Amino acid sequence: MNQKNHPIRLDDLAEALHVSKVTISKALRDHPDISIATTQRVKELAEKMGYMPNIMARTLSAHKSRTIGLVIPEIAHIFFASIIDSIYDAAFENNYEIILTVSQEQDEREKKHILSLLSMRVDGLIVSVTQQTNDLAIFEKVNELGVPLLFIDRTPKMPNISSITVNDMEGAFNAIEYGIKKGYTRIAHCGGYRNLNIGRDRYEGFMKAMNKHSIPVNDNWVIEGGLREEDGYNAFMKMYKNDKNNLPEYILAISYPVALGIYTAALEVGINIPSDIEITCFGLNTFNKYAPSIFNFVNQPTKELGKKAFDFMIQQIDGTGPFLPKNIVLDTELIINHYIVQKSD
Amino acid sequence: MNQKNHPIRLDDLAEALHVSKVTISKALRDHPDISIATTQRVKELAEKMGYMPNIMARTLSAHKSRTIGLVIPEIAHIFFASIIDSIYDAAFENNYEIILTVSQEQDEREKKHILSLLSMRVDGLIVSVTQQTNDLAIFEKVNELGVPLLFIDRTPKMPNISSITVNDMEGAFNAIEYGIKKGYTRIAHCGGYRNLNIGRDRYEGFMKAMNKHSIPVNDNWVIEGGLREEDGYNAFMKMYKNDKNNLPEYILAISYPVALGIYTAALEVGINIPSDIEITCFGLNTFNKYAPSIFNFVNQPTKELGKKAFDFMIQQIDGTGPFLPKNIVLDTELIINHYIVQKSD
DNA sequence: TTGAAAGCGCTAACAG
DNA sequence: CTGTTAGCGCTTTCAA
Repeated sequence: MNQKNHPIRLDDLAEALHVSKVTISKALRDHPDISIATTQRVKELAEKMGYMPNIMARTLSAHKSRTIGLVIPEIAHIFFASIIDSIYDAAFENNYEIILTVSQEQDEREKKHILSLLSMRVDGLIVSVTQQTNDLAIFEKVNELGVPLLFIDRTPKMPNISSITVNDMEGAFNAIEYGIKKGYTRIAHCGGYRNLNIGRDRYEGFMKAMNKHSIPVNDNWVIEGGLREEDGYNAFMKMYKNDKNNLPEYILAISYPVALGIYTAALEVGINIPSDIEITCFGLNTFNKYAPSIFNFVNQPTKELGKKAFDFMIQQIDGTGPFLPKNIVLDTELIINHYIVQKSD
Repeated sequence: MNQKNHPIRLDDLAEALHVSKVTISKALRDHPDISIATTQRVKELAEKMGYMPNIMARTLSAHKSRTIGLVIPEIAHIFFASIIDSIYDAAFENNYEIILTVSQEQDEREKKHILSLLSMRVDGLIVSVTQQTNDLAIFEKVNELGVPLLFIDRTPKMPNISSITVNDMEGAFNAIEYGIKKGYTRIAHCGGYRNLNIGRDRYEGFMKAMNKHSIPVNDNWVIEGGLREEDGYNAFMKMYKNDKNNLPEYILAISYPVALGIYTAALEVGINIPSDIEITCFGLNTFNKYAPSIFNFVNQPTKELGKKAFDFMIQQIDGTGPFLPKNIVLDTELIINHYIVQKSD
């Protein structure tokens, strides 16, 4: 037996031990049916022969894959990368496998990926939708099939689906209010596209703070755009070209890359960050812990989000969680850069 | 039929069309056995009823999963994220699924992930090893099972396995030589840890260029460290504290984040980047296409690497590629920032 | 051109 | 405590 190029099967172990393959199967899974002695022997042999269960076969017959599908718009983005990291962490600890797919912000891909994941019979689906996702039919299909579904961060309007999001509105509000209290009145918002909840909510938080303190909003300083460095660059240049003698003194940027792009553009035209313009951006406070940065941060709890997402999904799968859809909202934290405070106070 | 909560099967389609499920199965795969008319009808119905093949069942009987396993040390790192992105891209176009696992730089996890992927019967395995991977037994096992294996970027010493890597040595050499030719003599290297090939190769490239042009190496300016922003910050501060009146005029940084950290530290002590110190970093030239940056880049061909990795893997799987192990080395490209050139020339 | 039978490797249900 | 039987949904012979 034990042919080369032919993975060991239950049958091989059964034959070697002169028992049936059912005994082997049960022993390997610590089924109470089997005596401790037998279980022991089976496990030892399995180890020795390098047995690897065939997940395909197991899934086919057990209707459980211990696999969770993940659909993310983009991976080369620290925010998502960090969330993914923590989901993987949690999955690893719980002996689950994650199948990650990347939609590249294209709803067509998103749909195809979801179909693939369903085809692979994942036990559950965690999705962060693309910027263009409008057609919710596919999610309804997931729902109908009884596959647990959870939206994270970006969530379309769907009543019966659970979600875990970040309180972007409050994050933006706090960031702006901080600036106002510091005495700034010329305030800009380089935000995301508003067809998505994160862009919308942050814009709303911005407006709310401005209105609350009766600070006039300069429409030229409210810019809709993407999340990349080049978007920040373009946003600043737009403001600069519009009126180079009237620039904001405080900017809320949608992401760290956008803040960097703003910085680069400012440098190019001879404006200094942070002494001429103070910037707060949404992002992760990793570096900031060790050293001052030139920006303030609206810290997003990505690790917590990932962990919560996984735990919630497991509860859904195991049926131990509540049946009612739940919408969890995580708080952000405003991290002020003391270097900036010293310089500009 | 078409019960709720019960995905459509071949049998369901067969019954509806009054043919056997074999016919359906073949038609769906464009098998020449089946007439065009029938194929047409089958596909239409499948589409209409929302048929999704059960990949588990298919794999079990066909011994092909159209799935490739990927093992990566870390995901929240633009270099890997970008490679992963392009592998996903290629996979998507070829109707392959990628199962990505993250080893978090731990060889224990790496091993467990590989076993999982083998259990899932992936058709091939693409691996970038952790910083601590020493035991190659698991890779030998993969080899024995006849599962195609490919190392990317980080590769252990294994004679019979193919690999695709980046020519880091040459990249560092070119970056340093560029600086030397520009007239710099006070040159620093904020590199990675040298137990890994990338840290070692880049250090080697640095030294080679310095020696070739007989530029003295200041040991205080050759710093080993990590890839993060904080590492750059610390590296600069170390040089600064060592002798604040004698600082390099040109720095080669191991990553974009490290360059940013250097920038922040310099700013803090009143030194201007890029006018006082010019920096070249390893990284990706994405933003640079749209706007000037404050750094030069040793551009790493991540997209190309990912694409090549996937294509090579497919060839292995299909048996159309060469049987001999191949070691592909991709060149880097030095991208000089014209903004810097203008300012400091 | 189509279909019946067998089997992929595993687990669940039920006997012994 | 152990084993027999049946079946998960699909594909691959091989016969019609």
